[in-house]
Amino acid sequence: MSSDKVKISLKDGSVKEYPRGVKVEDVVRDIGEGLYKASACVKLGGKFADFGSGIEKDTQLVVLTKKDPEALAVLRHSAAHVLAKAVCELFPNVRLGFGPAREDGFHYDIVSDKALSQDDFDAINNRMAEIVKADLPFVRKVVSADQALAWARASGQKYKIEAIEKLGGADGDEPGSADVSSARGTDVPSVDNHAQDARATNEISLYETGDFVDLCRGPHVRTTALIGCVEVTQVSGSYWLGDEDNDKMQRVRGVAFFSKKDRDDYFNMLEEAKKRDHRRLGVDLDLFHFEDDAPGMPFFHPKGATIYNALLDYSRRLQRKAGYVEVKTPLVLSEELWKRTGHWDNYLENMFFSRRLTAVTIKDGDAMAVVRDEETGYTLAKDASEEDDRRMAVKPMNCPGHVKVFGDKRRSYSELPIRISEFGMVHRRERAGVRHGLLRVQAFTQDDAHIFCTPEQIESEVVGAIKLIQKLYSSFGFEDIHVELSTKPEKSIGSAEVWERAENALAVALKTASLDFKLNPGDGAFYGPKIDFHIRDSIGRSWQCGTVQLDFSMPGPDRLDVSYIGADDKPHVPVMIHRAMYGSVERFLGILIEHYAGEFPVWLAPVQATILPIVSKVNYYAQQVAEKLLDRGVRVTVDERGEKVQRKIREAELQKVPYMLVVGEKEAQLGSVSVRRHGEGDQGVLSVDDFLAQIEKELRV
RNA sequence: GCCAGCGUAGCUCAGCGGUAGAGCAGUGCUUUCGUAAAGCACAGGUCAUGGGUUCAAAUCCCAUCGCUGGCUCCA
Repeated sequence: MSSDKVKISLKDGSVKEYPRGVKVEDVVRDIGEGLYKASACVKLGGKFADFGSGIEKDTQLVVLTKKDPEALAVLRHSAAHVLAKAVCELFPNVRLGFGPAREDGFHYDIVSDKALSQDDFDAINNRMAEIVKADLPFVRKVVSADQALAWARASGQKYKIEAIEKLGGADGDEPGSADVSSARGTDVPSVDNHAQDARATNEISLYETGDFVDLCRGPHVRTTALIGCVEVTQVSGSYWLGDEDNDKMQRVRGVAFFSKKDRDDYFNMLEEAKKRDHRRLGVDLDLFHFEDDAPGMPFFHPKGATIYNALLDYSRRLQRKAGYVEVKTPLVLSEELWKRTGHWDNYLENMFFSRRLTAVTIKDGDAMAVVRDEETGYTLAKDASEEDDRRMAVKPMNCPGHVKVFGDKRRSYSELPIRISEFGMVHRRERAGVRHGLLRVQAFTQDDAHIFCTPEQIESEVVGAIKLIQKLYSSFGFEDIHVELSTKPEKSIGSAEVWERAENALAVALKTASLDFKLNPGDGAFYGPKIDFHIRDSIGRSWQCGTVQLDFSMPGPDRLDVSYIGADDKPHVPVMIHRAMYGSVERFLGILIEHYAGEFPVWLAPVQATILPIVSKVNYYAQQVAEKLLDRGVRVTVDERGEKVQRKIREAELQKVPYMLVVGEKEAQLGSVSVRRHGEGDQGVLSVDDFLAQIEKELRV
């Protein structure tokens, strides 16, 4: 093996020899000028590299073109640099944070004296277009930490200074420090951790794009000209390193594509997603609405309530079969109770409280002054005494109620496990700005259950709960589900040992159920670790729905103090498993609306069939058919208005009613219906009985 | 809670210092009609709320509430 040559193997299996240190660019050009022109970025030995890199050892070279999905992630990151360059040129004193590629585009967090708004987008977009047109190569410069610091200081990039210090400046062995090329969260998988790279190689890289220099691990596409389309889509707030206590930054978000067509496809997709938005469909299909007077608390209309109840019915059926019993417990319980459960210390800011006001008398046309108790924040009428006002709190969780049901009588080990379920409405205060239609509300119903069992029963009960949740989800065709295991948070009750035991138990159960899961450290409930099930909505956001949580604390003597009598004739504290399947019925319904784009399967559809008489003469027949369907449990309406059938059909289609039954004089004579299926059109004539036989197959899950 | 934007008729939106507009929905009348919108007429708003600037405010300013997109947080 020659020492001044390197062997480079290519995608087609061929191997070529070049002088050691040959530049990637020259190799690609040598393979073919056409390939070079089509190339976006390259991978050496499976890792992204730059065109300017020298090749020092035998390796494999893969050239990626516009068609490679991986190249798109690189492109987006390069677009972030173009954005940064544009913003730095347009506005004074811009300090840059991180500018990663994201799942659907890219963003750059910046601090600027100017608050950016939509009015600035045109200017930024135009400048970016100029930069793209200028065909500027992305040039990688490897420097020492000191050199990088000198650059950052000279250019006043305070966040870059911080980033460099975290990177290579120190002998940095703290894990999880700054990742320079990508921010937290939704990073593209192909972008690795700069920090680790930098520590491993003790090198820091800067990228030059024309006269613009940015600290960055790379990789980048060959030149700005490869960016077919780039535009700013929105600007929002963020924090340096994602920490609320750090400096506020402006997050400028954008999208970038290789071609105009990709761009148009993307925006069309967004349009489609917008059409499925459950808030839009909630209005169009008359399912629910919100009021300023009850923020984040939905008012379900008859049609929405129908779907809602269908969901409850289904959950109820599943649970009955699985050995759950159903209870109903109070919405409002005393503050003392919430102190005992630990909610007072751990969940206070999310709770709604009651206050008692005595009658307010009218004096001089004004309501009598009320007194504000500054310490508690309570407002009381002057003549209401503290003793009068036994303070109550609206429940944010159902668990204490269920513990109370469990503890109301002597329990024997032979009764266990006891699975207590409830469609329990809870209220939780949310910080302003986080509410989102049905997906994030302040009042919601959980299909909640608490399983009281012995330590030996934990695994089988947790596995059973997981299986039930999976079965439920499969009925709706949800495939993109991911599972997380969350461990002890900062604010918590119970000892470290108890937590460890509970976390292990959940992990074992997940393994038994052979489920892949992501570990989510520090994200457990305050009383115990949890398994969460997450479902994606139509525009890719992931929402937590079902959950299984293990709790050794709340039933214990320090808290609500319940027990069962064991075989040893002594009292024991039961293990409590918290479990919800839909999670929040409201949220699940919101996801379903988007999932089905409002076109519910028949068993969920608020109106399953609507009968459309062609002339008012046959209204009597329409009513007869309706009665027959109603008797068989079909949710049916009759459109008796004096409108043309075309109009009735159009409106029924817009309301996404699965079956439209057109009836005229012919049908009235024959005892038949002309069946039209939503979205599919005319299905021909059936006798009423044949139609019933058809729809009945779809009435149940 | 933070950043940016928004709040005009039931819905979608126009008006952006000079006496509130359209389409759809609604109501009334006419039309009885075969698979995605019949015709005519009428009615509907303290322009989110409260202050301020101005001869004059839906329009400009401030505050509050709510909504939207993010950040942060969560079912």
